[in-house]
Amino acid sequence: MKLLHNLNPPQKEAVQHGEGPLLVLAGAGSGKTRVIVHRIAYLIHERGVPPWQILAVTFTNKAAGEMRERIRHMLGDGETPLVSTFHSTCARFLRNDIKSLGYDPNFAIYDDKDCERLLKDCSAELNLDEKRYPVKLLGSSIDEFKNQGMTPFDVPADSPYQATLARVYRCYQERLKRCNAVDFGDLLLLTVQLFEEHPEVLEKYLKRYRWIMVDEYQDTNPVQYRLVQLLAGERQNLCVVGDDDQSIYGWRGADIRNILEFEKDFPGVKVVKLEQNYRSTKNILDGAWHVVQKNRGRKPKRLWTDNPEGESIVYRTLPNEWEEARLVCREIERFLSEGGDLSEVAVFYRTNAQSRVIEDAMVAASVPYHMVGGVRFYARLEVKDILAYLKVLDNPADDVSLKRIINTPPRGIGNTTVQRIAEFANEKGIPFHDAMLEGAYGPLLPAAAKGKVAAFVNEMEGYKALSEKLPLSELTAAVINDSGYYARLKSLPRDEGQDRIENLQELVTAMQVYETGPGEKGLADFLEQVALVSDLEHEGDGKKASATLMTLHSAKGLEFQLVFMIGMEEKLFPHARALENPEQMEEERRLCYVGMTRAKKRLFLLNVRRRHIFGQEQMNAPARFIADIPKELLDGGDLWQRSEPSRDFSSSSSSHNLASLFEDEMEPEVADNEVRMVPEDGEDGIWVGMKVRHAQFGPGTIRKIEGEGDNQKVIVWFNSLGGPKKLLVRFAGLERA
DNA sequence: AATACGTCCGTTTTT
DNA sequence: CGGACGTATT
Repeated sequence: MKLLHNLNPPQKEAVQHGEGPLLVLAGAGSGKTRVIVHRIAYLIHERGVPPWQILAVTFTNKAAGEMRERIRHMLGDGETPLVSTFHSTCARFLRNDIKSLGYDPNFAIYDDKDCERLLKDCSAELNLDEKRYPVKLLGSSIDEFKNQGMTPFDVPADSPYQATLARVYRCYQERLKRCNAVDFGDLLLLTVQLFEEHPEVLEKYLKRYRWIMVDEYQDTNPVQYRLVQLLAGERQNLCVVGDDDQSIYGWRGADIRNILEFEKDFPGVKVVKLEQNYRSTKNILDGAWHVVQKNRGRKPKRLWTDNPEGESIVYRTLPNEWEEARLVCREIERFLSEGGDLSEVAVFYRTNAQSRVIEDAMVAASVPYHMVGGVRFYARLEVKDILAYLKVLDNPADDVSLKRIINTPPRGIGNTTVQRIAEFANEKGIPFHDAMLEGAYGPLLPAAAKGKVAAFVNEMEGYKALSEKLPLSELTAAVINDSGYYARLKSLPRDEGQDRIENLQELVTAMQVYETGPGEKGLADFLEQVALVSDLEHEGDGKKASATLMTLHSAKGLEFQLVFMIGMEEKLFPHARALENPEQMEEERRLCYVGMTRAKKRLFLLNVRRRHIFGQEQMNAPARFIADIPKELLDGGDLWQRSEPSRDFSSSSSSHNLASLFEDEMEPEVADNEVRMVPEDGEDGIWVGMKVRHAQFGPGTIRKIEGEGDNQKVIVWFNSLGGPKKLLVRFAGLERA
């Protein structure tokens, strides 16, 4: 067994640690996952621990997936330990034992949107002013309570406002239960409640899972902390791995003290520090350290590496976000031409909204890419609609899903009817579904409405019967067709309907894939996967290389040779909402550190002078983090940079005496987009950089020329639009300006 | 009851 | 700017 081969001394120490608590402080790129994987293998092979006694908990599905993969690689195909996220782990426990808390084991898992709908009902029931208590705020407050481990009865009524929140929380919780549904927070909180109120249940799990590992421990919030404590039991065979510098989930209730004070909470803990970085060049590692080092609330430490110094970190300022995106594409192409691999390329941004421009540019430049997170597939309107049918079949008490589909597609069951049923349900404290049956068969509704509701009930019973005969994918196809949903999409204008039809086809395909895969194949399991695994696994993604687009938050734990961090501007990153709060600012700083330390070889930090946000132009100063990186590590750190310095022989923009990086007053150089352009060789008549005039859009500059003859297209940057436009030369009627 | 406009509002970050 | 939602219109 080569279990200890290729491990450095502290890594070995962590791997070989036996019983009792173990804290591994693992810096970025220090081989943290490696340690966990090796440790698991070590326990199994050297200590004779049966795999099923080991539970490894992560935060994201991605991390869990990767860890599972590496464990399987190491252990072969035999029995493997349970590796899963906090939420999946809890869902699994609850499916087994939630009866003790008065729910059915087939409970639904609600996403944010579902929860909001429920909250709206509560808000109405309590006659709350939607202005003073926006549903969104209610939702986040309740989420925060749950993260803190508080039930409705734990909320202190120390102000009328708090008292109201507590009332909403209680109402909401009651409704969830009536729907036989839980939200994300419940998965954790109910599990803790289950364990605390039913020790015999906890005992069962303690007996089974004797070795607990927790990855990214710095991101645990109070409920998760409590859960870990409970699962560790008296044995305390608990190994947690984390890095306080990478704590980036404070907004989700994560308490950095959980890791800083681990030694207090678990006396006798063995502490191992992994301080050698195997991932990045010296320059990158140093630059990142200089950024994070400014934080007060951190354990002082500095990683080191044997890796070469490497290239400078590149800093560039572009005129606008389209240019920023184009620079990214150009640099990717250069990287590829040097023999680089596209799957080693990533673009990170602070907010999801930034992805769009990058996507457009990548499509234009034919750079294959895939996005992590973003608009989740299962959150799409049409997908949610169809899933709602399935959810109701699985759990008829699911009010939110039922109300969603009762008139989707339109069946002539209007708001009045729905309201009447809902009222009846509330009076009796029964699920909407039961009230609906009353509507269909009892005296509740006028004859016309009654008939329509009865027809719907009938329709659903038909699906129910089908669900017992057909595999999931076929059942779903039947629902899509028989409900009239498909016909309705067909009747929509093409640009609206086509995408949605394709999404539904993709949904059915995902089910087919799921059915041929290993493990359980029921509807309930599929729905759970949908709820907890946000991403649709695109089968092709593994095969054909593509660049990765994602938020900085989802980047944690990953690594790439070439990394772009875009939008490095004050108010965006660091985000505007962190500007006044020192603690949040420290978190932004850590986020920057996380992003930078993902890069193995080459790192770009980009920002723009003018960015369009909410359709408005905004000018922000460069992110303060840039200034924290020593100039000798940075290429371009001492100047406002033009987009293509090497090609810019026109000096008009560089002749400005450039203000200090931190001056809030930004230099507005409206026309600088024009001077940068350089004529490329040859075409007669038009060339890149040529100034033109369009009848409608006014003056602009040709950015790119594509195609030949009648099909020749140009991309022109118009001043009036502040952005590019693609035109067919044949029709555009461009004049030379 | 269903559609067609109009308005308001928003963006952190994720399970 | 664009999506979500509410109101006006038929």
